[in-house]
Order: sequence, then structure tokens, then C-alpha cells
Amino acid sequence: MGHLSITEENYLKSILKLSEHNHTKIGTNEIAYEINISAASVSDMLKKLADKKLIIYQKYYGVKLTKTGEQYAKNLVRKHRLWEVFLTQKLQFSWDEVHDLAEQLEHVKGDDMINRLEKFLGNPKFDPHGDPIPDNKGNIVVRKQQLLIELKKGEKAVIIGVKDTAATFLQFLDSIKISLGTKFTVIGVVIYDHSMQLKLQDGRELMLSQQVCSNIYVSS
Amino acid sequence: MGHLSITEENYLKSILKLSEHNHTKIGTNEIAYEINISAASVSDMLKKLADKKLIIYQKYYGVKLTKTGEQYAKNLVRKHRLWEVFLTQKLQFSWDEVHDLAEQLEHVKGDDMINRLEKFLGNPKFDPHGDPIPDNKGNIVVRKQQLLIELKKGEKAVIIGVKDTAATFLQFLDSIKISLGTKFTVIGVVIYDHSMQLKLQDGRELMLSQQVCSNIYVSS
DNA sequence: TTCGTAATTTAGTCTTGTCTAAAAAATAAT
DNA sequence: ATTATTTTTTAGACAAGACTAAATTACGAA
Ligand SMILES: [Mn+2]
Ligand SMILES: [Mn+2]
Ligand SMILES: [Mn+2]
Ligand SMILES: [Mn+2]
Repeated sequence: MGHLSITEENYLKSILKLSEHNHTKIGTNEIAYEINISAASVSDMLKKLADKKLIIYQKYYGVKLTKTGEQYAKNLVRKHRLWEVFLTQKLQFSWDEVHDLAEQLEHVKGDDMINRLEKFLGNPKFDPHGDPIPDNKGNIVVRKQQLLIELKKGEKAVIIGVKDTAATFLQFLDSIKISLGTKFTVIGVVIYDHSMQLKLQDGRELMLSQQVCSNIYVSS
Repeated sequence: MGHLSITEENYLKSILKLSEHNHTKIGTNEIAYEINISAASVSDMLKKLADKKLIIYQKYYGVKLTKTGEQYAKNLVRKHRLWEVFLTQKLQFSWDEVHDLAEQLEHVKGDDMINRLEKFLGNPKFDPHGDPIPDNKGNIVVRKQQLLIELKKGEKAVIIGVKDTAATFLQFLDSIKISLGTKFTVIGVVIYDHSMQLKLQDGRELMLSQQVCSNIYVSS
């Protein structure tokens, strides 16, 4: 557990992120795109991370986190999400403002501090975007969730998360007064463009585009 | 106000610190000693900081913060001390544990966050060691304070700060149950070694060495 | 005033993390 | 099976920040 640089931490975190949707090995280009760096630089860094046994790396064949690397990366995600909760719950930031700050705060060293922060926040299990917060051993609560787009006419559900966390998307949701916890029924699906019409618990009716519906997680 | 690296920030902060006790220009060696770096490296960095108009620097003749540099450095101190308050008040750390964490947290960018943190903490004016917290314009409350060592027999006072913030010193004070706010009367001063005998408000009597008394700030 | 020491700067390297351009390997297309 | 294309790695450079050793400058003591 010798301590890593911020740069190394960011590589691990993006490899973890890419691993989540992509079960096979991660390519150099994918990482390069994710953290906005040239593929050549990524190639260099992968060698270093492999030397430190944080990733399994075979030239030309992509990369995978080792158990140690995964542990480290999950701890970063834990820190990131707990800080996001702090920023929204305690400092009254909105959910579209917290990511960049958490991106910095996640690199502050001190596991004891994070455990205390977790307790101070009341042991939250999800961050402001509905993403699960790993515990201090890296375990993550799995929730039964699906994308709004997958629902059929007549189904009832509640919004529990967002897939896209871009500020513009979050601000759009704010503007139409949709947030985590909003309950609704699907009252129509347009065949032509797959827009969905929802009836919210408060009585309002709303039409959402396919793109929006593909970026909202719900639970029934 | 282009943003500075952590390294540059640390230089500014130590120059400010040295300026407080030393009203003349600050020498290269002093800075080198303060941040544990070779004088040669300091010399290099001073050139860069001067180029950025953060310090006034004349080769071989020492250095002084410009108004901009001072503003920047004071903002760092502000951040450092507010985070220290957060760590003690909200996360229940003791006063000897917070410095190193604050040393990292002070470098997180985001003045809005700091202003919100300040409000969340109830606009504290002093940190856990009794040091004043600059406001968001860099203004610092000045308190009438003196060192315990300067008191005479018979004088009453209250402890409001510590000059040395080393963990060992703070832990020693904890061990003899002395903290900020402790009230006492000087009931004797030993001529031989300048130890002082105090009678605390709770009735306990205590003998403190000259070195200890030289590192405690009091107010009458 | 001159000399010797201490403080400071310069010169030359090193490491980390980045880049562009070029080479090499893997994969897709014919 | 060959070729063309894409992906990945290597080569060579650069900036930031650090170091050690050597050269300068300042300054206190004789
Ligand atoms: Mn990061
Ligand atoms: Mn989040
Ligand atoms: Mn610092
Ligand atoms: Mn302090």
C-alpha cells in the first residue's frame, strides 16, 4: 500500500470505471479517451502500474486491475462519493456542482478521516447521483435497478439514479423538477421516436425523450 | 489569479509564515529549512514566483510577498484553519491530529466551497490551536494576547492558543488536562529556572517548565 | 581594507508525467 | 492469404521540481 500519485490514482479509477461496463480487458485507447491523454502516455503509465502490481498488463492485449488495484480504485470511488454527499448534504451544493470538487477531494490521503466522514454523514449508501458508496472493504450494495427506457406502458416506478452525470443533464432534470425519489407511472410510449410520457405522483404529466430515458435509473 | 501548483502554494505559505515573526526580507536558507528542501531548489522557485509577480525578489538580497502573493498565502492559511476546525468540530479529531490532513485539504481549489464551509462551521474566528482565521478578504482578527511566560505572580489569565503546534506538545497538554479556555492564576515563579506554578480554576495546582510557558498564549 | 566564511546562485542531472512522430503489432477487409 | 487499417508501443523531447557540486556574492572579523 505504498502511496500513489494523483496521476496513478486517476488511471486506476478510470480503469475501474471502464471495467464496469466492459467485462473484457480494457484497451489503451479507451483509457486515453477517458482521461483525455495521449495513447502513448497511457502506454507508458501502464508499464509503471504493472510494475507496481496494480494491473495485469500484456503488451498489445489490454489491461485489467489486480485485486490490489481494484481495492485501491474502489477506495477512491468510496472517497469521491462520500465527499459528494458531504458537499450536497452539509454544504448545500446541488448535484450538478459537486463532481469537480470531489475529483480533488478524493485524492486527500487519510482512510481514518474517510471513515469518520462516513459516520458523520450517517453512513449513506448512495451518493447524490444515486451511485452506491463502497464500504471500507470495497463492498458495494447492489440494488435491483433498470433504465427508465426499459419500462412498458402502465408500469409504476421511482427514480433512483442517473447514468449520465453531466451538469447540463442534471440541470435539465432540476428544471423539470425531477429528482431522486420521484415516483411516476408510464402512461405512454411513442412508437416513432421512443419518447415516454409519464404521470408523476404530484399529478404533472411529462414527455421525455429517448435520450433522457436512457440515462435515468429506476426501481419498481 | 491563474491557478498555482501545490508546490508554489507551499512556498508562498512558508514565506508568509516567516514574514510574521521576521519583519525584514526572508532569506533563501530560511525558506529551505522551513519546507525541507535544498537552498538551490528554493533559489530556482523564487525566480518563478517573481516572474508571476507573487514575490519581490532581488538576487542575493532575499524576498518579500507582493500584495497578490500575500493575498494568496492568506487564503491558504484561511483554508487550512477552516479545515482544521472541520476536522475537530465535525469529525472529532483531536488538535494534535489535524495539521497533516489540513495540509492536504488546503490545496483543494474552490473558494465557494470554503465560504460555504465557513458558514457551515458557524463562522469560527479561531482554529483548534487558537490561531485566527482570515476572512475571505484576508483580514485577520487581532486579539490582545501574550505568552504565559510573561505573566507575573498573582496574575489571572485564560489560555487562548499555542505557539508550538507539534503533536508531542499538544499531547502533553492533553495529558495534564490543559486546553484552550482553561483559566488559572499564577501562584509562583521559580527564580532559578523560570518554571511557573499555576492554580487552575478547578482547584488543581500545576508546575510548568519555562519551555512550556513560552509556547502558550494567554489573555487576561 | 582584505580575507575567510556563510549564504546564495548557477550548472548539470534526475524523475515524473506529458507530448508528437514513427515503428510495430493486431485486426479487418479484400 | 495478402493487404489495408486501426491500435498500441517505442523513440525522442520537454516542463516542473527536485538534488549535488561548483561558482559567486555578501558580510563579519581581523
Ligand atoms: Mn481524480
Ligand atoms: Mn456521483
Ligand atoms: Mn501545504
Ligand atoms: Mn492550526
